[in-house]
Amino acid sequence: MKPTIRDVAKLAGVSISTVSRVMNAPETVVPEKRQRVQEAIERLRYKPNAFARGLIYKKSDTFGVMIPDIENPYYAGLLRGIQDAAAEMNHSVIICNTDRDRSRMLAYVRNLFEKQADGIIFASDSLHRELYDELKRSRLPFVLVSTDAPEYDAPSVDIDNEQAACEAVRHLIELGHREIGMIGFPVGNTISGAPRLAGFRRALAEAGLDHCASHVEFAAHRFEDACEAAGRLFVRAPQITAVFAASDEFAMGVIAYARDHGRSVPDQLSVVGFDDIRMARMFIPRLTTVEQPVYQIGVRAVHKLHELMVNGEVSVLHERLPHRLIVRESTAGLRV
Amino acid sequence: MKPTIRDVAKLAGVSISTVSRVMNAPETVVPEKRQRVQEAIERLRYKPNAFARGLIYKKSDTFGVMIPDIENPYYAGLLRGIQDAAAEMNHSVIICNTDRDRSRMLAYVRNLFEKQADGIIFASDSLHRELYDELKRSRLPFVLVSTDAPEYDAPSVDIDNEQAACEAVRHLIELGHREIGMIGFPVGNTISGAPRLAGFRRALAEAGLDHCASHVEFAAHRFEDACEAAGRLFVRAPQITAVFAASDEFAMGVIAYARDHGRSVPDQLSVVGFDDIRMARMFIPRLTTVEQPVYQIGVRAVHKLHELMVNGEVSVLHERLPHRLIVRESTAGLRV
DNA sequence: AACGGGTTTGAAAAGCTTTTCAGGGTCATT
DNA sequence: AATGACCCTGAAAAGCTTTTCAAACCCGTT
Repeated sequence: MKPTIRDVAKLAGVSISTVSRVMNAPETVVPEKRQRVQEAIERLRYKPNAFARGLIYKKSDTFGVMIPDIENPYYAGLLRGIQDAAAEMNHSVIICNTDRDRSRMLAYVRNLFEKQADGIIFASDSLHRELYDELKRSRLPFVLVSTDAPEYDAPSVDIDNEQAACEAVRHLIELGHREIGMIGFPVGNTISGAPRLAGFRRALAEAGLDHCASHVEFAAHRFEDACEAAGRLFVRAPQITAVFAASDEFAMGVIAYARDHGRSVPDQLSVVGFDDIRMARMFIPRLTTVEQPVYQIGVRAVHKLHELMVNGEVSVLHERLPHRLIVRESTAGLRV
Repeated sequence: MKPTIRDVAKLAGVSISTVSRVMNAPETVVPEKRQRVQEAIERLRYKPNAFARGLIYKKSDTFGVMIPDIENPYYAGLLRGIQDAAAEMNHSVIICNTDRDRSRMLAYVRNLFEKQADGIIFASDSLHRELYDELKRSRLPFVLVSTDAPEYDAPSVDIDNEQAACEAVRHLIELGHREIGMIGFPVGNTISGAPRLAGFRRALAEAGLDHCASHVEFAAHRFEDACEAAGRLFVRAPQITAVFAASDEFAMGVIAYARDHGRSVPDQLSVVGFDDIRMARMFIPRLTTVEQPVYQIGVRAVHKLHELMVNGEVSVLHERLPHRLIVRESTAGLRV
């Protein structure tokens, strides 16, 4: 059996109160006893029971992270930032892979609530009404990541997706491209769907290329979906010379499809991705893409959550971290 | 404040014992009261406090997963299997990213112990003495994944790394290659280092190619390391026409290096990887590699841990799941 | 020597649930 | 009508820690 504070007390020949004090306010007990107690703790390898503590302090030093898909490198990077920041402050993180399944999300929230998690970080899924209500009812502090949902006034950390998308497309335009397509996330379903599409349109409008605004196909989330979407896009608008992909994985899908159909990148087709996942550097050709400070986003999310837990409120509600266009090898000037 | 069982009891006009019974053995309370209690529970959205329960049942329905690097797609896949299996049985998983840092691992184990985790899944890191002792002392059930450490008699789930490596190299030999190199994990540091190297050597010996046994370079873990290692390998043995890489990420590193130095894959160099991470299908060229049933490994690990928690022992100590060579585009017959 | 102040200590309560135990009630049987 | 058997219910204990409160002690002062 695990030793309890009683065992320590007995071994040291003091009361349990004294043992407790040695751990929480050592200066209030005389050095001699303090020493004895500390030795007993060491000898028994005593560690206070988190359940009993939780009962008193009403917190578990644990929070949950809900993400759609751990295998997606973007979330993996996020998770890493989150985990590091959490470990830094001695908190544990419980991971909840939602697969974008609503009932699963709901179940996770209830479970986290029951397990007395101190808070929730909610990443990238669309926050539907029912879930939002459950979250509110549970009174669990939560912050949104890569999920700006202005209709709910929940704290969030993100980049400026519209602006970033706009810059990516501008890059293509500056290279001389005039027939540009996009592979986007489905707008209703995924949060970054709408703003990235808006950024695409804005860049087009600025350059007077509105005729391209309909050169858009949507893909669920994975590489394979993007390949198919690329196929549809090339049927719909065979003349395009450049594609803005809403994620690096999509960009790879487009490039793979293009290669399989005899169009080489970047010579005959320029492709710009989004996220700068680690793979973007490893892919051939190396991907031109928009870098998100994904690790930092994770760290900030934890700090924000912590702020929320401690103060009950947060100084800046919606936080936006800087992004950056990184030009590598998958885009090139238009050859006429 | 969160409602407690007391609030429910008061609202329903019964004692707390009755409320508890309604939740844990409903048939022992008369239907009329049962109904009233259930209504009260609904109304207050009462959920029993996990701390109090934990104090009684002495378990948290939570376990920890220690992995070296979430961003490594191999571990992400593993984690997904683990998480799904855990959710299936209503358990939570706490994630611990070790970065292969010994003191961090030790700290995680202590933390998990203190938080009353029910068990630990330990993946891929080398299990050094100190950690093993801590684990044993903590009495926490644990299972090893991709970490066969025969010197400790701990339950494990893995594939047959040596055999798999051997088959990968045989594939190269069957394609006609006679000058074969390898990029491996450092042997002491990483667990899959030694067996994969042994498999490489065995295949060479079988084919009478022992002169290749020294065509080996080691890389830490990442793509960039593999690029450098590839550079060293080509200096050491410029004549090689094929490379066995101990991971898909290494394979990509080799291919990237080769391409940057004017050797195209697979025409002038065949490369076989290991793991079949999702990216292996997306890379150009698509990677020939050894598939590990990574999701299944995660699932089995959870089941094994559960078995261990419930029975205190496990029916088969070391479990080996099947692997499979997948031939794609990064290997080709030798042109003379 | 007695008193007062401060320090140190232990007993007990609180936090929330489950479970044991005993008491109260109901019904049937004699 | 009394007894017994059985069902249902509530009080209380247990699980482990922290914290409050009061008692005990020490020292110095008058």
